[in-house]
Amino acid sequence: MTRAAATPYEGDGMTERATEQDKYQPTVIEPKWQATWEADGLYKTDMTDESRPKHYFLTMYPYPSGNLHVGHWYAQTPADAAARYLRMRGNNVFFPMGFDAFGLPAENAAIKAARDGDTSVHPASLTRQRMAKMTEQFKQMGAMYDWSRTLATCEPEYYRWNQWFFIKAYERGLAYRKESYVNWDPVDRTVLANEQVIDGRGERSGALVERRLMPQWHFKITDYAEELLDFDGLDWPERVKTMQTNWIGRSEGATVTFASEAGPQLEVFTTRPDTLWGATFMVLAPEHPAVAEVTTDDQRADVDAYVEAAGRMSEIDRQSDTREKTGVFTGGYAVNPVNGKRIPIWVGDYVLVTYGSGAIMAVPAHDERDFAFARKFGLDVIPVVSPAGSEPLDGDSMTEAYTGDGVMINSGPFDGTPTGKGDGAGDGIAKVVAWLEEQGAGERKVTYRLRDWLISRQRYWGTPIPMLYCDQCGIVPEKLDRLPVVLPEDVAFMPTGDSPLNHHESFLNATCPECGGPAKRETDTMDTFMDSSWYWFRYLAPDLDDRPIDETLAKRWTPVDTYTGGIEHAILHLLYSRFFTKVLRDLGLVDHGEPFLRLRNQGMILGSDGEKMSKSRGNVVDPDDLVERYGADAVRAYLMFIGPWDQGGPWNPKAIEGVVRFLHRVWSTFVDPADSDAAVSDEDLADVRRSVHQTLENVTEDFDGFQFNTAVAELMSLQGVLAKAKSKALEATEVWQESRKLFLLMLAPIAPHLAEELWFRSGATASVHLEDWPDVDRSALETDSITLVVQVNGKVRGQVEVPTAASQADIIAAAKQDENVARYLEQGDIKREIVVPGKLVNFVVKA
RNA sequence: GCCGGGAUGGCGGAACGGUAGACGCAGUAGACUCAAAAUCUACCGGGGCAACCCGUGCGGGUUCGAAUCCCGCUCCCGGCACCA
Repeated sequence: MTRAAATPYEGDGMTERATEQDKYQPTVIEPKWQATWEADGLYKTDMTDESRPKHYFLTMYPYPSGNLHVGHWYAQTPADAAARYLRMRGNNVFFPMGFDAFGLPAENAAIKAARDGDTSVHPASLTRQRMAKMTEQFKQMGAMYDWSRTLATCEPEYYRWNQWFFIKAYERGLAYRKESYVNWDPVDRTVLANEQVIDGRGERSGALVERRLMPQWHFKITDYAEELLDFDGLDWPERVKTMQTNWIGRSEGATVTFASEAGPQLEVFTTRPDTLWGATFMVLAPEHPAVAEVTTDDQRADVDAYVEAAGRMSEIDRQSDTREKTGVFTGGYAVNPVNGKRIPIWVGDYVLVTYGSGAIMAVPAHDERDFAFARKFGLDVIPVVSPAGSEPLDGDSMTEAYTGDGVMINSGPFDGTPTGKGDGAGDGIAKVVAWLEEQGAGERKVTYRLRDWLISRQRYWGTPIPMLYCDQCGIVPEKLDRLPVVLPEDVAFMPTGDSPLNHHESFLNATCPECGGPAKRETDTMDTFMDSSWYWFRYLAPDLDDRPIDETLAKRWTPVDTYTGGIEHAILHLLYSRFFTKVLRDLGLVDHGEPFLRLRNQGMILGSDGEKMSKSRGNVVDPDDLVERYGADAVRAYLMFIGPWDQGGPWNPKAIEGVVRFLHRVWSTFVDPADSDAAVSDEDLADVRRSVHQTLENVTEDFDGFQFNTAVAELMSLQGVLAKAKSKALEATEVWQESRKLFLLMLAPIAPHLAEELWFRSGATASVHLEDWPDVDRSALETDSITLVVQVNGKVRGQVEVPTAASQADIIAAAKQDENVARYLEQGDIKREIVVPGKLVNFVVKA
């Protein structure tokens, strides 16, 4: 394949013609190469090619907001450079792109329009328009996306498989409907998963969430809590692993059953079974099911009022840690199973119904929260742990709980036993747990903070949950062969925001898959994180219409080798995806349980004022403008150059011009004829080669480590070296040919259009993007002589040039010759001589 | 409070325990120009005429040698947090 490489002529005078034609004009060459690459199918991955190792390189797909912003460019173009590098390294790289197309913003736009009396806006058409626009914008990045395999999650061809998985999970007991306290976002009018509530507010709307008791669909992610804590074999940032570990929140301890005098058995979870003998009261969460039963008649009014008040309180108020403890006595008593002691049962909202069993045994002497509660309400404080080597505690006079280890006291058979988990001095906990199990009073238990994934959303623009409610058969899943349950598009949006599905008769009224009688469809849709929990499998075969995943391609291409995206998904999307992959594994659909082997996060690009870009701040930078002004290559290179990719940083409108200047200099270095008549010596040639191969070595390392900023800096330096060395004589040499070739190969992942243009201009007949990454020629790095730093007592006092092969003795001798060094050596006796090969000499001198 | 990450010129940032500040921005001077822009060249942490001295958040330590390793702090960012 041969192509014309000349840029179109646009001037009209002879002088202008000569200069204009040879200028770097990104706006001319970039569309040209994009069209050529597309026509040639240059980035279409041959999924069956087994001659090279495969590499699945995935970037998080975007929500179709309507416009690409700089953040998209920052997420995508350095990732594209890394993918291109991996391709040049001999991998068969698959680099797809698609759209996370369901979600609230499009639906909210339709509702807002409906409020204004405009009923023509529909999330489906809006989303499709936006995807078309963004696809065109994506193509201007010059990224190597394989557009032959793409997807949009809002299409029935995609979401029918969400429904299919949902039913499979339901059949396995992994999807269930349960009435529970959920987070209701009053602005977005839907429930939210715990993961979507930040500081008591809806992640999207910012509204204070309310607690509501509602029947909702859940996925049983808690079944996988233990497995999700295992990151073995994953090359992921420590930060993300820590965040997920914190979120899952594993606690080891024991459950202990307390009998209440009113009847119900009250189970508590404790991480300190070694303090059981110090339990002086119990506290139930206000929502605990046994509250009414243990409450005595004379306390009932108080308890009811307290429970009702707690229910009205917002989550954020209730969880505030500055609040004083509140509670009320139920009048009921329980019996501590280890010592038969009668203890009062209280209700207090510092106990959460969602954690453990919603009830605690309170050991005020050794727990800060229980201590505060006991002091406020005048409850007993009985120390059962004595700090090693100090006076025993006194329950009446202590001013704070003692939470450290020590020796068990007042603890019946365990008096004298050192407390602890077994990793320190004592293992009282293990001993007590063993004893509890023996007595049948309790057992070892691991509790997690992680809650089941609440997947129902009371919204229209999402995957319909494929369940029906039949008067005869109860809750029934749709038959797999009747999928998809199509989301009707002929709907009217309510100004109230109420889901149109609630009012769509032909959707609502269906036949029961079991008995054929009338049944009502579930009108809740799925959380859009369902869509993104398996989409990378679907990219492999997006058109497959009889099953969700092509198992042959999945076996070869998954797990994803490299996944990149923002840190904001550290918990939500990444945890759900790990969970879902394990479910797919257990359903027998895939052969692995971890979706993403290597994870890298990019940071956030801020406005030039250092604040988050937003229209209201007026600090938004529009990538379309930048591309028009500087070219896509310049935007790419600048975003890579700005600093470490995982750090992000403010946009600097002046600094991008430095990168633009660099690209222009690259152009002129390889296009403009040399004007120097200087002769070229063998030494000059060796110097040029050394610079080129040294740069290659460094840039290779940079790409391996996702250090795009230093890769660009290296190329800037090399351009400077080449421009300085350039002469008519040098241009005639093979060294120059090689230098240009290697430079363009290294530039290709960063500035793919410019590299391609210069590649063809230098006589190539096939794309630079089909080339292999070059090897470093070690012999080019060798030198005859080397400059060493000479230190005296660790301070630099001179430099010395020695033959590369010089012996230590020769080096030391040469170093002593340096005039300045000699002055310092005279000030004392040389105690030590240290030679670091290739680096330095250090003399230790003492007077 | 617990966990993780960070602090280097005017700014963004470089630096396997071995010349701190690569590369870029900004700045200064010069060349080109009638002039400016663009471009090119040189300089560009602080102090000092200089030799040198000081300098990587703070205080110690290890080492021939520390931005880098260890101990103790300060501040900043992120996660978790009345989670029993």
